[in-house]
Amino acid sequence: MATDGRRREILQEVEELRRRRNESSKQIGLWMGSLKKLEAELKRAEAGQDVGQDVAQLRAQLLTLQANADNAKEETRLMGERITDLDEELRQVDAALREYMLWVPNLPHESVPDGPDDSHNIAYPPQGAPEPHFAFTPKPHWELGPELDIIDFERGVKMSGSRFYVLKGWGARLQRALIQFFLDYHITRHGYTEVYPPFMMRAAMFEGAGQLPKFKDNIYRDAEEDYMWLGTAEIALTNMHRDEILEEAELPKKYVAYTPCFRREKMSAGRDVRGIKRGHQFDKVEMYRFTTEETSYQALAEMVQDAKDVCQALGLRYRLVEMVTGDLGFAATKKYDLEAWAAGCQEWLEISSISNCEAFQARRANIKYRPADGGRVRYAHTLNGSGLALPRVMIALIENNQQEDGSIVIPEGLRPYMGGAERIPAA
RNA sequence: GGAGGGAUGGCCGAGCGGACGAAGGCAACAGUCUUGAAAACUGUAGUGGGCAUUGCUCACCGGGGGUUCGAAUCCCUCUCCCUCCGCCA
Repeated sequence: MATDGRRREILQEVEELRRRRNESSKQIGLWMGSLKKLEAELKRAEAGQDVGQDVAQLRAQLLTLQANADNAKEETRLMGERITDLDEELRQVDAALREYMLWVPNLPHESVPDGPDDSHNIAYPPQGAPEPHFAFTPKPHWELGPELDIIDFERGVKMSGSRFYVLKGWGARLQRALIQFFLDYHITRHGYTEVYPPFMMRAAMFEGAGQLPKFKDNIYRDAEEDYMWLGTAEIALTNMHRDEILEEAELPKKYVAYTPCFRREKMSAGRDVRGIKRGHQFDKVEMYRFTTEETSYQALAEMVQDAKDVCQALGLRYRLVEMVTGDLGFAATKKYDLEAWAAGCQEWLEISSISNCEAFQARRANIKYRPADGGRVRYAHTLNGSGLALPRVMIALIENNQQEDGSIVIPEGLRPYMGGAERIPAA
């Protein structure tokens, strides 16, 4: 790349100039020191004290020294000017280079199957609960919700417009129960540390996580201040260790956070407008890991399992989907989705997305670790995965567990979080 | 929102225009002493970049600009922290 070559040229020249300036500044410093001494001696000599030399000699020395220093100053000043010019050019080149780099997506891992788009993703056989069968026609959640008075679409739209809804009564409680359930599961069984981050943060954090500049249109931001609303907790968790050097011994770091997520969904305009599948605001429990270079793919496999575990515990019917090169997104080197079957809308819904970003985010957010063997500091690898995304899990539960009498059976594991209730009662 | 004070190496803390990448202390690592440990003593120790395969060099004292031959030190600006006042869940 030409820009990079130019950058190196400037760098070398500017450093050489700096070296010379440093040298000559030191010399000037020495001269200035002697000059002061001489002046003092001259003063004393003029006052008639004996300093070993007469006034004329001292004057001559002083003048020579002064001339030397002045010459050197002038010379060095010119160097300084050249340095200032080069610095300016360097700034521009750096900015251009950085701007360019920020738009370069991550490269796929060699194991990622080739394919142009999501239609080529590899879906593995369904796991978990068997496909539910009904003696009646199961309803989609956008019918069940209002009927049971647990989802209120109209009032959501009244207050905030399309793609907003209100959860009420058992609906709101179900979501809250799921959040608790997921967090508890991951911290007690999978060893994650729970994190409650800010929900809005500076633009630089979004750059670090790879959301900016590319996905600017999908982010809500404050009109007056440099705040943006999280589209996912991943952004917060990535930047937890921004500008830090971790010790290898403290890796892997495993975090789990519940946050609401805010997305403009501009690029998906008109898609999935029905129900609660794709809103401008949704809740998610997110898993995140910082690992060494060597262990990130092992960690990816573990995180997939972590997400499967909660699906299993909720009695979902789910399947693993492996993303092809064309559907990896911007930051991931390898990515799996987990999809849950929803019997009402007859759809596989994405409830989790689990990615290894390797050093992509670490480079942007400057996250490093010191190897245990004392070697050079290296970039950490980062991984993120939903564990899980709430609305779609709600859809699957509501639709799959609906009964002929209109009630909805609550999965056993969730009941302690629902006040012991076994069902959401029919209206 | 108003008025002040501050940000220095892993931590504490000095330096406030010239040999400062930065005193001193603590912590860390290695060694001496010891049966072992502690104490004491000695030594090593930051990050990033550029050339060059023992080395040389540049940058970094919250971020960014500037003044100067020369900036941790002076000026501007931004961010953050603290104290007092006001407001507030």
